[in-house]
Amino acid sequence: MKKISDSTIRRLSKYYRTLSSQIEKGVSTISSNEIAQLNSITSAQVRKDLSFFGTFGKRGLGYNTEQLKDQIANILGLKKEWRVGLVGFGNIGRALLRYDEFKKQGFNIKAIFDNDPTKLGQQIDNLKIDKIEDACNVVAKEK
Amino acid sequence: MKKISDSTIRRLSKYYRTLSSQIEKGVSTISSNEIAQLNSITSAQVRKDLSFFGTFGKRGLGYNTEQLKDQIANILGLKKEWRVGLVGFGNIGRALLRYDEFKKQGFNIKAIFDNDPTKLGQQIDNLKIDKIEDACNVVAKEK
DNA sequence: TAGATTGTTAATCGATTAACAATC
DNA sequence: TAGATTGTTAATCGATTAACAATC
Repeated sequence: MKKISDSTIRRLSKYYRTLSSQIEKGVSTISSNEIAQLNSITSAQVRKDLSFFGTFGKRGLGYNTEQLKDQIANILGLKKEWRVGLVGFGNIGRALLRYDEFKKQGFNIKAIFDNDPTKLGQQIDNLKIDKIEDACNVVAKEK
Repeated sequence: MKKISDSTIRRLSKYYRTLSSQIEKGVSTISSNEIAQLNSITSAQVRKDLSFFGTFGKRGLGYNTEQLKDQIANILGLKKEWRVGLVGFGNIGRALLRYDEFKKQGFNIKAIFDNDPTKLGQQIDNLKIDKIEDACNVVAKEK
């Protein structure tokens, strides 16, 4: 498989948001040129980016917004469940653990790490706080 | 002034971290090749990136770590004080407001915005929570 | 069919790298 | 001076864009 550049992936994620918002507005069909204008780039760029992954449009018509959004979600792995580790359990870490949007997007926090010895071993939601040094081992075990 | 690419800026910020950690280890001089290896890139890339902003090294010797770190800090605007607005005052927003590292890095939160009507007008640390719709106006007034 | 827009090739542009004279 | 490494030019590589045949 040919190497896909970072820039392409980043743009794909922008197209995804564009499609989401157009779908909310009730738009069911969109051209590469419309997507391009909404992202201040060229339509050739949009078509090129998509072409790395397949052919999703209809010549003369453009793209079905729902379908294209769905296909980009697949490309970006947005449908998968991800088991993730949280590193740092201070105020921000705690807030992130409670941030439901992650769960909704398929990111499930399955481990917590911190370097404060007084926090080690503490139990939160079935999770025990681990030493940061252990992070690599824990992740390796999951592979 | 010639346009500097995003990639260059992103790398500069990596060099900055590399220098910080080398300085901590007591390293006082570094070559473009050493910086490159620590960042998995070529030495030509490092020298090219720096060359957009001036000449910082000594031929035959390399770069003084302290000096180069300082000069990159200037390039990246790390010495400036920044007045910033916080958008969203839920759990994460609250944690970010209390995160001292921002203040230390020169980012001073001077306004808070949220879209929850029950939060509007609340007073936190001398700051009144504003409507998100007002964010652009508030920022514009600062310019 | 005529008009529109895709998917893709070829041309262009910009970023990375190799090479080397300058010089510490 | 000899060795090392910079700063910069020129060559290479890869990403963006223009152009257009295919086709809805």
